[in-house]
Amino acid sequence: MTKINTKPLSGFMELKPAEQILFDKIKETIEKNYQLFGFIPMDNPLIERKEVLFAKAGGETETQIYEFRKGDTDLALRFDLTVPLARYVADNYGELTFPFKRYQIAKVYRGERPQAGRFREFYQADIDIIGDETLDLNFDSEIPAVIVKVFNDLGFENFTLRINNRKIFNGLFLDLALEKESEWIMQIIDKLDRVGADMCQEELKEKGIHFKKVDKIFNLLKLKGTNLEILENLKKMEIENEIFDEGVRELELVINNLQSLGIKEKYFEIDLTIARGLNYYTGTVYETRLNDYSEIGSVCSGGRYDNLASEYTSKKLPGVGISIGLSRLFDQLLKKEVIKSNESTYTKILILPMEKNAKENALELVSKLRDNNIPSEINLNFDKKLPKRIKYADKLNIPSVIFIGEEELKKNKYTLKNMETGKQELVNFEEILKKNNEK
RNA sequence: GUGGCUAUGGUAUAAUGGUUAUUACUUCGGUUUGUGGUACCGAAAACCCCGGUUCAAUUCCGGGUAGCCACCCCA
Repeated sequence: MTKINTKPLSGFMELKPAEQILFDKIKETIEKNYQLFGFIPMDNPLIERKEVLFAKAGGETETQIYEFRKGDTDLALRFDLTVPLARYVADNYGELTFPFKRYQIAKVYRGERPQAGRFREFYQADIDIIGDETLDLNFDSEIPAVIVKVFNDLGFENFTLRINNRKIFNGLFLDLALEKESEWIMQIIDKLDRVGADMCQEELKEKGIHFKKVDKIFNLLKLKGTNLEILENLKKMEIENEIFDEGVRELELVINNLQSLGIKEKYFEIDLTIARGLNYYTGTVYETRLNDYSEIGSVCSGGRYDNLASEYTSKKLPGVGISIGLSRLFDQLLKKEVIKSNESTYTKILILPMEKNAKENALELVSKLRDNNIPSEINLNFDKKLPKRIKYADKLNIPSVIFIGEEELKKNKYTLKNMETGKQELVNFEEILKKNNEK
């Protein structure tokens, strides 16, 4: 027999049971908060028609899309949740209530080389707000508010949601007559954090950008201080461009709203260096980092787009959204031991009938426990010896075991054992419920 | 797409051009048929594939494949 490789493919994450429980808890926390802010769940197929995905992809992303053929249909796996959302909204336009606020926590696929914190199959936890023809700018401050709440609920204190507005740079580039070069200049600026300002400036000059223009760009990038100070300084800059002014006004409004919402200042800041590669963002952009683990990179980013579904409908559908890189976040936090998996099962009580004649009684008990919403299991492995059967509870960290044998049947009671302390006592059903509630 | 590194039981590892390939964890059985975690005894379980050099290759060389890491890009 030839040996079959039983490892999952590289870039595809598989978790151990205790890790999976932890992952699901994080996912649930995110989901609850999304619902708290009025987002509606949505699910749609992993597989789309190739033409649907490629209509919107372009450039780098196209090379990363998994494609295949079934019969004579060209298919592809979704590489994000935004494009399928666009298709969905276009398709169901008549039946949706706008602004349409939807959340989706689901897997996406990217055929690229995996590496640390980089997957081919991974979860994204998206929220988007889609408007019909228009979407008020005020919605742009809703997004950071949700994210701050989510991260707080996940137990993070030291994170920063960085906010910028693409119109600021677009306006600046128009002012400098560099709009054609804007795309690759932004790519260089995006590296600022890693390579430093000097290197970036050198590179731009080498590539033929006049030093006066480079200076002007970096005067803007170098703006430091509180959010309000940065806004004031932006207004003072000598840049004559309407789009630039609009960007500054938009950024100011978003920042003001966040303050009104009572979001703590430490959680968000204006960062003029964040550019975001994806070119469909047109206004506000977000990027979130955990400051203690900045090497992870962005764990959550998004922004405003003018027209979500222009490829699929003639309706104008502006939107704003963000995506938490759930798999990346989880993987890195687990590796760095920020979070630990300790629960191996949801089961709280294992019922262990010791002889076969206790079976009926045990089955009744397990039903009653479940009726009282206590996650319970029954172990009917009579052909195994008792120590083996108890070991099951030990391995899975089940906190309590109930023994039922001759003695218990005679007295019409149960032996409840606390697996942590090793203590056990003879109790009735009511006492089991009471003990369980105490924990 | 480009580059660097690695490949030994299920996991993590050691050694070796030559007889039975080390150790730990895990798993299974037992010491202990109404009680788990600790201890002791025992069992199962591995040299990625193809070719070359050699009397002899898990070991050296070449290729393949897979994995890890970095760049690019991104969550």
